[in-house]
Amino acid sequence: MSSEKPTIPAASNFIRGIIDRDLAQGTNASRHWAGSPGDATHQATGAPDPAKIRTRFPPEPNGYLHIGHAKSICLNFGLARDYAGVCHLRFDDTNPEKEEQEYVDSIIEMVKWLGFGWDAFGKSHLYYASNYFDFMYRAAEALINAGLAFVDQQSADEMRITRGTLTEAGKNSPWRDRSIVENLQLFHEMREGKHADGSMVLRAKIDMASPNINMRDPAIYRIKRAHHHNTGDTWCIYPMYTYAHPVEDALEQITHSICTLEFEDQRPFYDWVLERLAEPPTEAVGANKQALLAHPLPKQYEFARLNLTYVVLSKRKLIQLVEDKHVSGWDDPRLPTLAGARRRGYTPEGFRMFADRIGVSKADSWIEYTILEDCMREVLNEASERRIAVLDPIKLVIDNYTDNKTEDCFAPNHPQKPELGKRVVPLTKELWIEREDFEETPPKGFFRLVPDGMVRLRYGYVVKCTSFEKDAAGKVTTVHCEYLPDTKSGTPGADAIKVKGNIHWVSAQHAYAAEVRLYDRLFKEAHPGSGDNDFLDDLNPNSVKLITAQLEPSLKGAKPAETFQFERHGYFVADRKDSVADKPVFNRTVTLRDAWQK
RNA sequence: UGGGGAGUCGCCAAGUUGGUUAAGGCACUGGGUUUUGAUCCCAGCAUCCGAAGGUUCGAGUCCUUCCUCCUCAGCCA
Repeated sequence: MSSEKPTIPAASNFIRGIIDRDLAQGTNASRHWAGSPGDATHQATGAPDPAKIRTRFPPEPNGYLHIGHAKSICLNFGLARDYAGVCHLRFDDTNPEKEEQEYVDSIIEMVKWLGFGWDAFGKSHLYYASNYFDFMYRAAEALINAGLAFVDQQSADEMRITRGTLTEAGKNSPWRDRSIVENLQLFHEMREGKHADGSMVLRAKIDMASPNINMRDPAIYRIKRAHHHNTGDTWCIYPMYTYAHPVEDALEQITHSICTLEFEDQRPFYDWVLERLAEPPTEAVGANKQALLAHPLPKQYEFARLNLTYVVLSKRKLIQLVEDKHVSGWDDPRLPTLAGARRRGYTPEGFRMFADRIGVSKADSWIEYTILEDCMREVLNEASERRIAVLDPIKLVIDNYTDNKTEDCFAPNHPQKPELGKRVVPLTKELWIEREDFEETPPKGFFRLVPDGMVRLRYGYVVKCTSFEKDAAGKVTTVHCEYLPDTKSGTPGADAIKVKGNIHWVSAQHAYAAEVRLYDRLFKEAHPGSGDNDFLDDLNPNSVKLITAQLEPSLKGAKPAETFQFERHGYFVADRKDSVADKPVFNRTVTLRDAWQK
């Protein structure tokens, strides 16, 4: 992207340390870039790569992005941004059975939403692994020619058995010593569709006794007659991730290939593939003497994936939540999917702040969910105008106030930003106030309305409670009070009478009733499904509460996705899907912090 | 039990080639500002770096042993 410096210097982490070192030593300085991905011959025709580093975010388009992906996205795109490099968005679509265009579209949308792009140096860097199938096939032939791969006709079960165990070496496949010619022939037949799915695979020939199971002749191509979202029915054989990924990185001239910890064991094979393909073919092969890939080769680095308390991020569990209808869909505001978070009112800035705040390391860790919430509060506090909403209304009648009188009160749109101006909130004799702002028998430390007590109606007058009414069930329905005429906010002497409590209100005559959804965390346990619990048992039964609130009139015009702070409550967003003109529906994004615990 | 990783304050996380009193953030605790019990501001918060030994004038950083946790046996990614 550009060479602009980040406003706040990014925290040091081990990956930045590696990049700093590489840059200082010129590790990747000799790379050429021909303007598009390609093999050594292709790249050699290009100029020295203008990108100091290349990273990539390589999702498989088989599901929706979630908060864990946001960490990786911020990391990879952030690194590219900070180091005058480029981050490629690459779809790792090597398994047609699971992948769909719908996911591709959704992923593109969410990465953009997070604030990142892949246009740099005059090019778009949006790629598909499936566009490299030709090269991967050619590279596989090269491995066969070099005696480094063979076609195995063992069944999947046989392969599993002969692979050995964690502590015992595996056994060579009986097909391991076929001739190069025969391997080539069979591999071509695989591609031509002459063999059934599962009847054979191409395997790398490495070492069945390797202590690293991933080096025991891993499969690199399988036969799979499936329609591919990008290549259609062109292929009936598809490369495996372990083989495809290093090739993809190399073709794209990736310098730092960053993935999560579980791929550490895979790194030796990643390097094995690249090193073999960077070697010039032996004379026995003839034809092309040029190595397929050129040095310097991409390097893989691993970091710890995100674990968040009160959240599940595993694909399997998310699918279950959606399919079993525990949530309303992939964009349910309670879900940790980015689509859900966006609907909830979480912001891209908040996610980027979160990513910066949690850092990057190799230590397994659990991030407290409140860190994410705090980040959202921090950006929302800055960005959101204040409004008044009474979520659980009871009547407050000012008995000594003139009937039918309407008086203007002035409420600032943002207490720290006077330039945002004020709006008029009408005051009348009958108001709605919050049920929890009145207590007949107040707990210790309560300083809101109590019988005979005084409180300020925010932006209005100080009132004194005179009486209250209850219904048959004993619930308070109406509170009566008298106002003190000389105490109106903004008038001289308004502060003559000091009160500690300050409550919000809306005029019953002017307010309007609207649907508000109070979201809470989806799970009630910090570690859903820990021990031998079913994670579904840890679902929070009160993760959403639909209410009808009394809102100040100006809220009627809220646009979908517009955020507000409802004073003394929290941050709310007009639902991007369900809001209609003049009738927005609000989602609670996150509450305000509350030092007052009862 | 084989291989690969990780263990620094309640939660994260910096700690170059060993060198003054172990960054920072979040949380927490005090105090201040405030017509949101919000925000903001100030202050405090690890004699200690998984444990035990050792090397050294000096170790979170080097060596040895041990402990704990994560991860790998898909023709998934």
